[in-house]
Amino acid sequence: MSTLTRKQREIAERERLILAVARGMLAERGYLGLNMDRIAEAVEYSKGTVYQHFASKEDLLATLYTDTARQRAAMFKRAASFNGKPRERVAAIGVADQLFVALNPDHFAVENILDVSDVFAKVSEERRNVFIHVKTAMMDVLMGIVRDAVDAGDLSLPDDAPLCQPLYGMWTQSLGHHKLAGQRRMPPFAGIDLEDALWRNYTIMLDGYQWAPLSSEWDYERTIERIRQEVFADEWARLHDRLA
Amino acid sequence: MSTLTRKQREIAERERLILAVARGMLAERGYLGLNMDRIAEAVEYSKGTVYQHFASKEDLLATLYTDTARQRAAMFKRAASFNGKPRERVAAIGVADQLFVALNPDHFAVENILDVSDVFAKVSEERRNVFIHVKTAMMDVLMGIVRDAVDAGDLSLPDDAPLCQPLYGMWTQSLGHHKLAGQRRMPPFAGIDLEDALWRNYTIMLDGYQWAPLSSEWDYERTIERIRQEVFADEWARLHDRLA
DNA sequence: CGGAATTCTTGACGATCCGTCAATTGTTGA
DNA sequence: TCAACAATTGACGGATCGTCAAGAATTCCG
Repeated sequence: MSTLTRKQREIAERERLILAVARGMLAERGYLGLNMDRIAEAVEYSKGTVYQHFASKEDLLATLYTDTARQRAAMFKRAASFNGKPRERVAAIGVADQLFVALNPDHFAVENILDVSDVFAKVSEERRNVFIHVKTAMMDVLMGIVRDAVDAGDLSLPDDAPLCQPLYGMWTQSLGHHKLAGQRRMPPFAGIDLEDALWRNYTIMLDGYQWAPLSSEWDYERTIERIRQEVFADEWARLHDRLA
Repeated sequence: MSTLTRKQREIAERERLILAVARGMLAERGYLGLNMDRIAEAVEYSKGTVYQHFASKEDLLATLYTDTARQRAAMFKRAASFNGKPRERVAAIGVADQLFVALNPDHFAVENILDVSDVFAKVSEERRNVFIHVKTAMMDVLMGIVRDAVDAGDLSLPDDAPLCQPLYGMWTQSLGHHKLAGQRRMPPFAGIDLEDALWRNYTIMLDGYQWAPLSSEWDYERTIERIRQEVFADEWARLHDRLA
């Protein structure tokens, strides 16, 4: 039993190794530079053994993605539970997103690859469900904040707008931002601080929604400082370590 | 000479055929279902002949992309020259974008593929320049509108915000929207009208910028109607034909 | 402890696809 | 008509994915 457990640990360890090597290879040489033979060689196991862990290249990529996606979802959840007004909690989500990307710079590149290589068609049912579960869990967290804001009277949506409309505005901006910021070559918007621009646009949009308290009536810089200290002290430190 | 011209026309015609077939194949079977052998078979020429037209698969994909990108840039240019206030011209850009996507539903899917397969590394210098030229031309058009708005006193940017900041907000939203709307499977935001949500968020954001005239002081629905009739009558009709 | 049963590991192999190029077919011009 | 040139072909080499029979290692049990 003890030996079996040792074996199982070895296998788990090897899986981590494969994933780490694959991640590095992907970051360094891109999607086309990533191949199973090279991975097998790098981890010093045969290809067959690698295929013992992952049913296909897409399966491996999907694992790479879900690993960080889970981390992102967890950070979002923690952000949403920040002790403050709903709009402050939205800011916390923004901080979470920013930190997450800084710590996992190639997450969205992997996401792109998954889109392109139509992973859903090749990945096991089970992993597909993890995908959907993580995504919907994140959405629910965000929707919860909007609902709280409406309930608290901080936000009243115009006309017949659905609850998720302001969310859609932030989500799309985030997506677009990550796409632009993650590109190696980037002719448009060269020379401006994209992170800063994103933040300012969030603020202006939420002010446009009249989501109280407005940026003119509240010190959100202070809020962000608090979030970094109270919620993401660990990540904030890790980020600084990495930069140093 | 006449014969030579005929030959040249044949070649040009064949190139169009190849591109059309490739586009259809891409739409139908995705990136992984697109391969040069199959294209050659479908157009009933040998692979060697296909390679006479395109140096590589990436070269073909890049051509597919630049063809529609050029069209998009042209539509943006026409939109920007709409006879109206700067903010109306922004709306015209929105209409242009909406029409363009409706007419070229897989444009952004191709863009994604280009990102992933690192086309810049494999495509000729000349095509690379076309890329950059089209992108920067579009940016210049948009920046021109913002500048006009500032000059006309319709818009004053807060603090030390750069001229392109509102642009960044709209650009990223557009990118994110196209990404979400273009996905086959889409758990989040299912059931809401994404097009409508995008438009409303644009409006709220520009209102947030205090870009005059505000949506409360101007009938932008009327403006959009005018744009469709005056600038994009042709595309509007084509779209309706296709739907019918 | 010893050998059968089970599990793990390997790398050669078939299949697919990209891009090339020598050979073939077609066209032009004298 | 035929030599020179151009266009076309598809077999081929190389790269990569994923498989699987054979061999190695480990566990189980009398």
